[in-house]
Amino acid sequence: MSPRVLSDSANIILSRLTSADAELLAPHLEPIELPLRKSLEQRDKEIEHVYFVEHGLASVVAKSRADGRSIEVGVIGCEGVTALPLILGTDRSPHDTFMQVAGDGQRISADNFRRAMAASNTLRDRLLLWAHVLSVQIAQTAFANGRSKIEDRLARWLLMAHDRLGGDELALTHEFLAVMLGVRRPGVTLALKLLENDGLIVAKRGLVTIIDREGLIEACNGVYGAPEAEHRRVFG
Amino acid sequence: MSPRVLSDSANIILSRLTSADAELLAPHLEPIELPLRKSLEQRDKEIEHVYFVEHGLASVVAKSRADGRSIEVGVIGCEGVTALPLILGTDRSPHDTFMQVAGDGQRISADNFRRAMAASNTLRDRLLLWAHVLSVQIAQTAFANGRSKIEDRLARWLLMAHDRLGGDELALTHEFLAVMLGVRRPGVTLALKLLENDGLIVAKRGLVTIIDREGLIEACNGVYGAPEAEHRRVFG
DNA sequence: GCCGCAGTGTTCGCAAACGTACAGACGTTC
DNA sequence: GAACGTCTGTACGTTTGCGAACACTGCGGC
Repeated sequence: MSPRVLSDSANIILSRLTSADAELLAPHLEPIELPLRKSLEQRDKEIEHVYFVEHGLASVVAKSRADGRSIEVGVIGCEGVTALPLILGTDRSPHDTFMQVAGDGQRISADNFRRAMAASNTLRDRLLLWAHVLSVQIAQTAFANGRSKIEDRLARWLLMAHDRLGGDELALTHEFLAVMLGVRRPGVTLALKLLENDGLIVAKRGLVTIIDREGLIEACNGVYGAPEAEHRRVFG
Repeated sequence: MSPRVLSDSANIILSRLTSADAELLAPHLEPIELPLRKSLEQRDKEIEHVYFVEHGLASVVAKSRADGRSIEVGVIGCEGVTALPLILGTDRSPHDTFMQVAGDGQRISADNFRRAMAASNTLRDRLLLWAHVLSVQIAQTAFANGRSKIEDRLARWLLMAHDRLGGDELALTHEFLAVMLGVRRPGVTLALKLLENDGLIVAKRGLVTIIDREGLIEACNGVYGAPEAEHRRVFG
């Protein structure tokens, strides 16, 4: 992939690199399909590749060591990149990362990624700012999980997916949403119905359509927005 | 403060600096008392100082913009340092940080901190690893808030406080714990009683005494440990 | 020794979410 | 067009936690 093409990438980080940084990364980037459920990182295992998502959605998921309970702590789409631990100087984390909505992107090996970061301050600084934004998102997830009811958290999740995927139609099953939010599947069915009754979405089998984005933001009761504002602030 | 004295600091990051890094920071460090409720960072305001906590406990708290709801997303004690945003290259965040248990520490101005980070790769790398550990802790908080009941989360919080404060006696009121966990005050009273009935703690007016640390870890049902393991792994 | 207040224990009814189960609806496959 | 698997709607009873209120209890100050 030539550096010139990077500026056309759907991935915001890639598309806004300085030309020097683009030249640094481009020779090592490899286009890759990202099917549903593809594992991008496994907990406590060395991270092999860093993924710049162009289409689709990846989830960072925390899991209990005691039992099988798990919950999503962060989502990554075309606005970011996986492998937060690598950016911060270590090679693994206790979390899993996998594709939640199928798509594609560019990937680079961990070694080449590390070399590129070491070679360019502007690249590293840019990636650190992304780390900041993601950590704010994780903190907001902690807030939402502790203080909001299912309906609010569902609205927040739909908005975050909407931000990262082109179009108003999201191919999602109740079951998958339940896993992401860490709640019962019928709880999702009920919450979707409430949002639908308010005219904010239309839910069909395996498909949620966003009708009223502004209304959804209100439905979140203040639990949506902080990480998004932070992203705009630091990246402009 | 001379560099030599830093190696005796109760703050783990300060005490383990290379001698070169200690010389870099020491001239700018200023000892400071950290009374209860002292604000270390305010949301959306420029961070003025970076605090290396030596005794006591600081909380990072997220707050809803809509209403007044708030919840703790991370705790920082003698094992770390405040100002995650500065480490990651920005000057503010949407969170508040303040002292939750009174103590003391060393502080340095944001400007001097930035200069020191720019001047020393080893210092910056060390701080980035701390950022990784804190982000894992925040993710674990998201997990706990979403999947655990009050009793489990309370046990986790007590263990985290125990890790960071010398001694088994923690001066804490139910009210304060309720704010940290984002739950009702009587919910804390009840949960403390349950832990006390199991012989894990003794609760007196404004004082919680840890009796059976191992038992408390079990009482967490798997929600304690990941960030702590990560801290040991990256810092040894 | 009394007052006053912060801190704690306990209660009520109610809302939210749980685990489980089962029936219907859709859509693909044969 | 029948069969099957997936997805969705709905229904139990139960648990957890909420909001609000009120009484009690240490403990320091006067």
